[in-house]
Amino acid sequence: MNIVHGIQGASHAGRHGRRKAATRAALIQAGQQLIAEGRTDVSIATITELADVGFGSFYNHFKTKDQLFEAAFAEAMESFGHGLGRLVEDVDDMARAVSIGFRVIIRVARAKPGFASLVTRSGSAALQFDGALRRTSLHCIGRGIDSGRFSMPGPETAFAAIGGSLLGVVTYLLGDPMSDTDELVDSLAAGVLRMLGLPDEEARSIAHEDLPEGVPEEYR
Amino acid sequence: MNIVHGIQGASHAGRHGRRKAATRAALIQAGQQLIAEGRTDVSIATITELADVGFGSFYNHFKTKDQLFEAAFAEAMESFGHGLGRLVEDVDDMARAVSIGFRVIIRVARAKPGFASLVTRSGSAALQFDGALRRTSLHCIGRGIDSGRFSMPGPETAFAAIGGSLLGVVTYLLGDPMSDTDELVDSLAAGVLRMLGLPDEEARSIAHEDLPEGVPEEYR
DNA sequence: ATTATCTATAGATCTATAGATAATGC
DNA sequence: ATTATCTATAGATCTATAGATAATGC
Repeated sequence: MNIVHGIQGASHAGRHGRRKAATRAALIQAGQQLIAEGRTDVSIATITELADVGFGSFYNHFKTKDQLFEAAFAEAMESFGHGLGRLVEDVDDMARAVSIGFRVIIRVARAKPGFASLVTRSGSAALQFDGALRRTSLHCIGRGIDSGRFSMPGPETAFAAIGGSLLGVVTYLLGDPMSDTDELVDSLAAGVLRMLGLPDEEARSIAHEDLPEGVPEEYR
Repeated sequence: MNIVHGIQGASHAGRHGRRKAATRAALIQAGQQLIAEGRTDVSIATITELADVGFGSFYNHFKTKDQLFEAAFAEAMESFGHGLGRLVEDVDDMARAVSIGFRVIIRVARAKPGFASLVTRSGSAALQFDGALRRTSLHCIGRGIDSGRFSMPGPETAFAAIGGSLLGVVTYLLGDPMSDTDELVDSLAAGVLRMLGLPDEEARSIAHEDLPEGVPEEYR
């Protein structure tokens, strides 16, 4: 299960470097799979078997299990966050940016249940993780508040509320994977825009617009 | 740290029964504390030491660590859920019921960070836990939808979105405990009511009403 | 006599490391 | 010569249980 994107820190010059990066990537991916399955209590031997590397190799890259799981979580979050950032970077209306982000994240979660489960299983860690996703979100929400389009107490709490509801909805859909959820998700996105302070009619209209070009076909 | 309420399954007749219940309660409470601290990877010996009972006693009550942690989580959720159910049971307007639930839960979370952390650390489990809290919430939201007061796709998704945002806000407040959050929380409750479909003005008004009699002084 | 806790421990499991093996770089 | 992986294992740690101890019930 290669979650979200390909190998991260690859392309060190030379075969040595590449081999090392490949081993590390295999460990990271095994870690991501185990987090997604809620099996972070397994032995290091189980991890290296899943990664299909020698037992001792683990210690070439990580000192402890916790260190591996932390890196595995962080890398999944970062590659996802950067992808999403690219997607909304030239959307000028912050209501549209939030709506697109919300709808795309849930579509990705449905298409990649392994990644979705990694995030929901990590509990509140996804909301606290200080990376691209959080920065982009705070920036968008902050701009919306400053422009007067959103009426919320502050970007941090708005992010907590919106991000939390996103996690809640993803959790729900993971547990009950129905065939067609696009209409449902758009309604929920409208709800989020209303929460941010948009009038019902405008919220519904924006939440049902077509998704922009940058979104990969499979999530449209 | 006795989370939320007192000993659960006590009051078995006879000293034997009471002693047994006390040992079980000590283990459960140790489990709750460890979940709250994110230390569920400790040894059984660590658990029994924290509970101040003999090592072997663990096996008189639970077969595995997982079984203890599951029971510890479930008991905390249930006693909390019942308390909240009593609080809103004779509120007739579902918008008010949701608003009260939201505001009280966050106040309790701030007053009892141990319990709050147990919930947020458990990730999505709190939203999926099939107990009193979930049943009461679904019932209230469902009535609100049926009466036309709420416009959401369905009670389950609305619960997922609201419950998730609640978790998100609790997580945020745990990480950044400011002195006075009542005004902030009321604003967020208004946001939730808007999400459910209430007009901004009415949402704000309801979210700022005094909390009802049943709420313990310390959460008013 | 029954029930529950407690201590002690055999056996299983896991971690961390040492040293061998294999591949690349110069 | 250097770098990384891999295998093997000593020592640490953990689990599950057996049997002793203590308290209650009849």
